[in-house]
Amino acid sequence: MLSKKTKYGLKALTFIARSESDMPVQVSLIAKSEQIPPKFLEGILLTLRKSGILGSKKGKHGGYYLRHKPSEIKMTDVMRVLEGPIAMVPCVSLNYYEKCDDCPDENLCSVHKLMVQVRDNTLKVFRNTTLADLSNTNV
Amino acid sequence: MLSKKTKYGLKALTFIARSESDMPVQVSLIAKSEQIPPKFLEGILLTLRKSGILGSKKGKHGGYYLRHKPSEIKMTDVMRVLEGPIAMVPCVSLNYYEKCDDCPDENLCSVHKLMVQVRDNTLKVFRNTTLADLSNTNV
DNA sequence: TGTATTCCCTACTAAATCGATAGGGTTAAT
DNA sequence: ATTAACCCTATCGATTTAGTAGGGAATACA
Repeated sequence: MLSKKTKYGLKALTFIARSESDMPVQVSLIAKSEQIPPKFLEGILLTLRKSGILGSKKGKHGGYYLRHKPSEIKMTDVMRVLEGPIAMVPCVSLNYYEKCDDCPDENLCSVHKLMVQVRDNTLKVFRNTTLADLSNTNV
Repeated sequence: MLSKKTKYGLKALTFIARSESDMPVQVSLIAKSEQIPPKFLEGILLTLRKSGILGSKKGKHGGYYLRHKPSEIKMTDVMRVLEGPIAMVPCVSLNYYEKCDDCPDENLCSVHKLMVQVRDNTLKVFRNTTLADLSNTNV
């Protein structure tokens, strides 16, 4: 299941990408527009900022803004920040690899074989999709 | 993340498919061979039996057996029984569809668009894979 | 300089899920 | 009758998830 965190995060990023002006967008506005609990969203955007996807400005007229053009923000990066590993099992993860306790030989493991395929296909989607695709922005 | 339940279930099915004889295979044997907690595995095989994928025989020399040839057991079915919906969000699920509370229009939802693609690709893998592929059985 | 606004950060909590165990009931072979 | 096996329900501890609380720090602007 996709976590609410990821879902809200994607919606927020889309919202920011669609906002016309160059002004930073406030948490409160996004929360209201997208029906997201404000305090919860605050934490999510904080995570996205720490990962370098968003920038922020404090104080009056502050808010969050994209650090790159929507077309340069890949879903692989966003998903890894929000949802964690893309693979369904650690022994198949590119970025968070971990050996299984059971399983003497990965190459003989039926689960491994199947999950590699799922990972590759999911990765293909995330690699070919940017925030511009999500937000219908052409930039 | 793939649940242990699914992982164990897939390993158990593979084990049964690979077992040469036509005799039912006992939980205890699978548990020992695949390093799975026996009681936990018991519940999993029960689920697979209730769903019609496995059959069982009680009493001495009892155990579990496949109800169909490995090449006829599709991963779509197995995964739905063990892991639940294949889609990452209910609003994208074919078999367990549910509308989102937020989200006035699905067709405009950026998350929806992305998750449809992931679902389609995952589904493609599961539809094209059978237990025969997992177990290297040619039947 | 003061004040409102906005992000920043930590801690906490309720509920759900997961992984696993316990313990007995039922059926079938010998 | 005994034993081997599945059948079924309940329970439990740990972890994760979704969300809340509350105060701190920076900035705009009067």
